[in-house]
Amino acid sequence: MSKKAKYAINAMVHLARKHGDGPITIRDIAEEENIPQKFLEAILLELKNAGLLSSKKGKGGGYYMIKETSEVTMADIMRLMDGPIALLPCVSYKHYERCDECKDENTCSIRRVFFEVRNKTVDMLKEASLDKVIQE
Amino acid sequence: MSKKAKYAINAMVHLARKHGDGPITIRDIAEEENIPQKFLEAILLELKNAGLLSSKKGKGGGYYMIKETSEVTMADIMRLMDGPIALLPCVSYKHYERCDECKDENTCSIRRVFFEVRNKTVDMLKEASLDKVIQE
DNA sequence: TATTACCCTACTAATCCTATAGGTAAATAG
DNA sequence: CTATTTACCTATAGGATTAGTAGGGTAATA
Repeated sequence: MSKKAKYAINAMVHLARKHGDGPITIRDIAEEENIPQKFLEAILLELKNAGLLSSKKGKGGGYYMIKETSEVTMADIMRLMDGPIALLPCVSYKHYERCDECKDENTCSIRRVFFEVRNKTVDMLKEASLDKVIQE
Repeated sequence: MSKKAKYAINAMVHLARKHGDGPITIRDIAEEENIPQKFLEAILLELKNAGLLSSKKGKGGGYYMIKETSEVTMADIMRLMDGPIALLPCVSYKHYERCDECKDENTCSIRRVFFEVRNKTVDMLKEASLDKVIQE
C-alpha cells in the first residue's frame, strides 16, 4: 500500500471520528495526522471527486463526511488511491489485465492461489468500514 | 507483486514439475515460461543463494530443486523477491518497520485491520506449497 | 474587503522496476 | 589439452512510480 493510501485512510478515519462536528480544515488534519499538507490537499480532493467527502470554502470551511461512516470501507479508499487490490492483475475484478507472459490462464497453476488471496483480502477490507474501525 | 516475484514463482513451479529429471537450463525455463533470459538468470541465482535451488555448471548443467516440493511455499518465494507481504510495514513480522507518521501504534485504529489481512494472507501463501500448486 | 480556505499546474528528487551488455569461471566431452 | 557448454558476476540504463514542493489562482464567508 502506498503512503498516499495510508494518508487517505488516516484522513478518512479522522473525519469519521469528527462526523457531525462540521467542516475540518486541511491544516488541522495534516497537523494531527502528521501528513504533508500539500500532499493531503490533493488526496482530499480526490476523495471528494469520488464522492466520499464534501467540502465547504471560506471561513469555517473544510472537509466533512458526506456518507454514513458505515458506508465507506478500507476497500473503497484503497481502490481509489492505489488501484487493484489483487496481487496479480489477472485475478483482479475491477482492474483485470492479462499477464502477457502467460500462455493459458485456464491452466495457470498459480492463478487459483492468488484468486483466493484476493477474494479473502477484499472480503476483509470490505468488512472494515470506518465505523467499525473507529469502534476500538 | 512484482514481475520478478511472478517470474520466480513460475520458474520454481516449472522446476518442481520436473523434479527428479536432473538439471534444467536457464534457457529452457526462459523459453517455456516466457521470461527474459538475463532477468531470469539473476532471479535463479537469488533463489539458489537463498537455498531454494541448486545448480550444476557445464554441459548437462542447469538448475534443480534441492528441497522437497512440499517444503517450498509461495510465501517463501515472495518474501525473497519482494520483501514484506504485509500491506503496512508496521504489521510485518519479518520486515517490521514503524510508520513514521504514526503517533501511537497501540491506539492506531487501522493497524488491527491490516494485521488481520496480513495474517490471513500469510496463512494462505504458506499453505500454497509447490506440490499443492502443481497438483491441478 | 480582508480573511480564510479550497483549487490547480507544474516541477523535482529519489527510488524501484525491468531489464540488457559483456565478460569470467567451472564443468564436461572428445 | 582444447573446445564447448553452462552457470556466474559486474555494471549500467531507461522508464515508471512515489512522494512530495513551489507558487500561485479562485471562491466563499464574516
